Amino acid sequence: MTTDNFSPARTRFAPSPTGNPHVGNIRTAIFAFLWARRTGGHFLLRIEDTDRNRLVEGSIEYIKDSLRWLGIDWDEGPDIGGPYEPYIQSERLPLYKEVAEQLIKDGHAYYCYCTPARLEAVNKAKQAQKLPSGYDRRCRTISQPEIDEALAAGIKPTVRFKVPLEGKTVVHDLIVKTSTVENSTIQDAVLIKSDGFPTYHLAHIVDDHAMKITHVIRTQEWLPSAPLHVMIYQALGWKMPEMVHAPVILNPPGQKGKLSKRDNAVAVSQYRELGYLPEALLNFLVLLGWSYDDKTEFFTLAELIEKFDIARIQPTPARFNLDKLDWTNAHYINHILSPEDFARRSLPFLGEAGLITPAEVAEPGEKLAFIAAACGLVKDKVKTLSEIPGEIDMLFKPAEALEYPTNDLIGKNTGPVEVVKILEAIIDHLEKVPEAQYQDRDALYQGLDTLWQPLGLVNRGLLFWPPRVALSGRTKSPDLMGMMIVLGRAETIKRLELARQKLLAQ
RNA sequence: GGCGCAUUCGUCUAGCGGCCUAGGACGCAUCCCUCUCAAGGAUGAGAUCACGGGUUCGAAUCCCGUAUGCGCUACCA
Repeated sequence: MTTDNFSPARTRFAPSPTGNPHVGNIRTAIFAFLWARRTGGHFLLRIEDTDRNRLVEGSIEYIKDSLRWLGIDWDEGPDIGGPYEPYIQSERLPLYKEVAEQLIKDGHAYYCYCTPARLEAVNKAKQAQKLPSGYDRRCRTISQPEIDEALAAGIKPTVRFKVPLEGKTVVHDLIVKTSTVENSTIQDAVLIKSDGFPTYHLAHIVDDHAMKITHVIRTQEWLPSAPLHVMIYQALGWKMPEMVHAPVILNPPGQKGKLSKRDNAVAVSQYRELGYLPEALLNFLVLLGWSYDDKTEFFTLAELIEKFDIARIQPTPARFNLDKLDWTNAHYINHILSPEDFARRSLPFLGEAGLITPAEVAEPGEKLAFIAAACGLVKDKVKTLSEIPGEIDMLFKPAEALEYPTNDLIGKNTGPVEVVKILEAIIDHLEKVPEAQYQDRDALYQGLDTLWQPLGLVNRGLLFWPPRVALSGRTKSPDLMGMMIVLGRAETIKRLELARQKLLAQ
C-alpha cells in the first residue's frame, strides 16, 4: 500500500494493430499501467486502427496476449468494454467527424482538395530550393469555382488543421523539460483522411478527452507533433492532459538507431519463445529508462506498483542490453523461481525439443516427477528456459543414443586401462549400495568418494570424469550424482557398462 | 537541409550547489569455492561527469555556445 496521495490517474495503452507488439511500445505500456496502479486509477486498452492499409489480422490478440503474459491487465478495453466504449477507433468514426466539423465551423480547420500528386510536387519543389518541406496551405484560400472543379473531378477532400501562423507553442512534459516551438514551423496536419478515417492527431485527442485520460504516456517519437496536439486542444477549448514522453529504446551497443528488428528480437512473443520469463522481461524493461534508487535491481510487479514514479523516468534513450536481460532472467530462474514452477515452465520447451510428447506438455501426469528432477539439475545454471532441453536431453534418450568420442572418457586420466578400472570400480560400488543411499545425493557422493584413493588416483576429479562422460555423453554436464539418481541405478550401470565396452573395443 | 529533445564508466544508472578524491549493476579480468559447466563469494581495471565559456566562496549539478547522439519532417502511428 502506498501512503502517497496521488490523485487517481487514467492512463491508456493505444497501439495500432499492425502486428506483434514491440518491446519498446510494451515498455511504454508498462509505464502507463504502473502509473495507473500506483495512483489507484485506471488503465485502458484502446485500439488505434485508423490506418486501414497497415492492419494485420490477429494483431489485437497478439497485443492482448503480450500484455497478459507480462501480467498486465486493463480496466477498460475492446474485449471488456467500459464506460466510454467502444475502445476501437474504427467504431468511433462519427465522434471524429463531429469534432472535425466543429473545428471547421469555428475556423480552426478546412477542407483540402489537393491530390497526393500535387502534395508530392510541392514538397519536391521546396526541397529543391532547400526550404523546409511541407504543405503550402493552398486550400486555406481556395476559391469556390476551384472547389467545384475538384469535386466534379471526384476528389474526396481531407480536413486539415489551420495552424496559427504566428506565435509560439509551449509543450509541458513530465519527463522532458518544457519545449517551445515557433508555430510557423508546424504543418497544417491532416485531421480526416480522404477515406473518412481520422489521423492519429485527431483521433487520439478526441478519445483521450472522451475517455478522461489524465496522463498521455507515449514515446518521444511523438514529441515533435506534441505542439500540434497542444494547438488542437486549445482550438477545441479542452483541458490538456499531462504529457509524458518516455524515451525510445535504442539498438544494442555498436548498432545505430532505435531498436530494430533487422538484427534483434523485438517482439514480446519472440522473447517468450527464446525462454525469457515474463517477470524477468518486465523487470528488465522497466529498468531501461527508470530506476528506483541506486541499488535495487529486482522488483516484483507488486513492488513496482508500489514504487514506480513517472518523475524518475530518464529523458535519455537507453540501449537495449541483451547481457543484462540474460543476467536478469538467469537470476529469476536460479534464485527466485521455485523448483516446481521451473519444471512447469520448462514443459513447452521440452516439448518443442521433442523430449516429451505434446500430450505430456499439456498434462505430464506421472512423468512430472522425472521431468522435475531432470530440470532441477540445471536450474542453477541455465540462463533461459530454451537452454534446458540441450542441457538435459541425455536423460530422456536411451543409453544407446549417446554418441561421444571414446577419448572423451579418458580426460586427464592416464589411459584406457586405468579408465576401465575406474568404471569397473564404480559399477561394482553402485551394485552394492543400498537403495536408500543411492537415492540420497550426499550419501551417494560420499560412497563414491571413497573409491579414488584405493585406485591410486591423485584426486577425485579423475574418478568422476569417466562416469560423467559415460552418463551424459558430454564433457560438460549436470551434476554427476544428480544424473545417477534421475537415470536410476539400472540405467546408470548400463551406461557405465556401455562405456567400458567402448574402451575395451578400442 | 529544417525543427525538437538529450548528453555521468563499453552498457543501464545514483547524483537534483558543498556528503563526489563520482556510488551501484551488467559485461570484463584475477582469485576463492569445486566432480565438469554454471551459480556463489572476494578483489580489480574502467568516467579528468562530451567539449569550451560563464554564474557562484564552491558545479557532475545552474546559464550560454559548440560537438555528438536520438527523434520528427506522410491522407503511418
